[in-house]
Amino acid sequence: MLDKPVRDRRSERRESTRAEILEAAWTLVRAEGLAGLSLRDLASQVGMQAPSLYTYFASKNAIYDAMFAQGARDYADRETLVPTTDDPLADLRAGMRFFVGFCTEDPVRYQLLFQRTIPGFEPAPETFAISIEGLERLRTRLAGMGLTDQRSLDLLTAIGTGLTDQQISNDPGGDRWIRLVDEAMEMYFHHVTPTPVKRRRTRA
Amino acid sequence: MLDKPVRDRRSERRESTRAEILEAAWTLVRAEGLAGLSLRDLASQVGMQAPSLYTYFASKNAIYDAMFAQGARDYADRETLVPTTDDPLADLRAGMRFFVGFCTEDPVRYQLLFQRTIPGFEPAPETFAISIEGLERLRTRLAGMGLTDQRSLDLLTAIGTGLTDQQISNDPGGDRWIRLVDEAMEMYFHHVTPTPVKRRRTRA
DNA sequence: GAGTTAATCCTAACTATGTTAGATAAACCA
DNA sequence: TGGTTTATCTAACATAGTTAGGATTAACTC
Repeated sequence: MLDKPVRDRRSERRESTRAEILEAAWTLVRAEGLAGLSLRDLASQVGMQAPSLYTYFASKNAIYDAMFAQGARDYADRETLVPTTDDPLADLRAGMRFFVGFCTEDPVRYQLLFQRTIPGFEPAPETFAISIEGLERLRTRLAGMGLTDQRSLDLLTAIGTGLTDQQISNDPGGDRWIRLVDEAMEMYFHHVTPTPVKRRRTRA
Repeated sequence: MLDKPVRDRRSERRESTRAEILEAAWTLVRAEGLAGLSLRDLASQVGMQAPSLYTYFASKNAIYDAMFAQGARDYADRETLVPTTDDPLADLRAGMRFFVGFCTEDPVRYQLLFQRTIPGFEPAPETFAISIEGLERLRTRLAGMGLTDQRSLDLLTAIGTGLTDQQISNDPGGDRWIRLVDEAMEMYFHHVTPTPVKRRRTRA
């Protein structure tokens, strides 16, 4: 009989069409807002009628889910490129610069990944797992500089999302809060690093 | 025509119905999510048909706008109740406890007031002015403790929204980030205070 | 190559949405 | 009372996401 074909033309075409749809979806969403995505618009953008999209995605939320996965994958991949040195403060700065930069360079993607604001949408467990990956790497990165307690990690994520949020909400396209990243990281570093003088430890 | 009636029964009834509609809207929105508000549901909740709501509000966004105004007014009013002492750090803590508390006690209201996430909705200028009031008071409050530069103010708002955001997104109903408020304020205070030896007194 | 099968795409239509038009009843004022 | 404004209704429109069912096309089997 025939051995397994090296290429599956159907799957290839299907995947390529899926990618094309997602590409168009990102474009539309950046123009009209995340919740403003219309399947009819999206379909016409790729030369289809709306119901034809259901050949490639089970629902509108499935499209959001695929976009979420792309964003999370992109984040995880680029996060690994942030270099680690033997200077913890420099690493903190670099890491936070990356995070805030990544988030603010595409506010709609940030809204999709980090703010859960679409009415009926929640990423599927296996999709969400991708985004866990990024957070897990942050934890190991911090552990590498001696920060292991949950409180310190939580405080850092709060600062990160806070800077990002303010930047996107109150100065979109600008850098009013991006400029504060280094200062914030120095503040944080001095806070979590025990100084030569005895540092008061906060108890729960 | 010229005699002014002491009471305007129509206006009174109208205002009362408006209030009743808004009350029902808050309830629905807390149950179904901010964007999940349906005019037909809302109308049936107050014993009307959907189009009858247009007697009281020009559009769905006008309802959001009225809710925004209620929230902003509530915030501004309660903000004035936060006491000011001659201990800047204590004031910082109290102020931030209030802010994070206010935001997390009603996430939907937070979403409406601080995250601009409803597709076509923006508060009317006169509505938005109410929320400016609150931020302006924060600025004077900080100026009272010697913080006048924009960077410090921006850093503080970032910390505030960051703590709030993480609390709502990742531990709704809990206090994982609320617990960090005091620590965060100490960190911030020590960062923005030039001389850790003696803090300046700003009382007359 | 012919026939079969599965994938793809279409039109028509269903439900739910915000909203408008127009009619009718109720409340108020002179 | 009569006249006017207000409140409410039903019917309907446009636009959503989605489903049903048929037609076309590509791939596979013999």
